[in-house]
Amino acid sequence: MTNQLDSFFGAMADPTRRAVIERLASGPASVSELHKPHDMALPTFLRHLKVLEDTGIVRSIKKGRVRTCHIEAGPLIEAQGWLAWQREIWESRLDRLETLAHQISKDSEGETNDA
Amino acid sequence: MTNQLDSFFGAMADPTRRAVIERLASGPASVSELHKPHDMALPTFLRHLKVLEDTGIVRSIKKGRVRTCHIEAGPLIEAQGWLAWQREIWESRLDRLETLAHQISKDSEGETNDA
DNA sequence: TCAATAGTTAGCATAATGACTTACTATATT
DNA sequence: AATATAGTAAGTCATTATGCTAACTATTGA
Repeated sequence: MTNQLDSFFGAMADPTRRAVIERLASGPASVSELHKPHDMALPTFLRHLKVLEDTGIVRSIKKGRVRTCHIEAGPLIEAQGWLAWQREIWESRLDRLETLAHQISKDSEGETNDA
Repeated sequence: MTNQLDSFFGAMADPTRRAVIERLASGPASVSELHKPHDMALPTFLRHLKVLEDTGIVRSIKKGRVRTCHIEAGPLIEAQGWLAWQREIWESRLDRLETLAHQISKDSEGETNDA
């Protein structure tokens, strides 16, 4: 993966990792606490956690034998911004698109819609 | 990939596909138009497009030999909503987190921060 | 009708992802 | 000191993703 958004979206594309985010949004937790609800070997889960850390979405500190994880909001905000931006552009074109949709439905008797 | 968000985030995790979205946000385009700026074989590009269509982010209609693609805003809005929701939860905990951060930095002389 | 254009299908190679087990280290607890 | 707990590391394996080339179909234009 190349840039910031690549790795962020990649990280969010997995339900386990999204669940971790959802959990951490309401406060920090240890690795075992985070792991508990997931029916999956610990090492496997750790790699999901590593993906989140590598992307900068999650930070952690280890105290004694316990590692405590928490969310870092930056990437989240950035991604939300990108989506908002796209949507803004798209919405500013709504009228033109509607015109075009008319055009299309008028012109195309016998168009296909499938892949 | 299992649910709506999985496939959406998965689709957005690729720079080529995000570029297509960025292009389509400002108006519909044919397959060749979309392909042009990407240094990649057409069949390869078509598969990216298929990912976007399968996810419901892009729709298309074929008229004659030309397939015209356009954006479907639904998934975009949904994902933005999910991010906003997480952020909201997180932000409502800011005070508590700061308290906790104090706690941690007070308690931990000799913690590690690495993976 | 013949050639060019637009897109599609099929098949293959390689890399990345996600899961597992086994074995290990470091820190509490008793 | 011995045991339990919390987390890591290493290595394997199956599946999915991403890229390619070659060959093919359907439309349009000369």
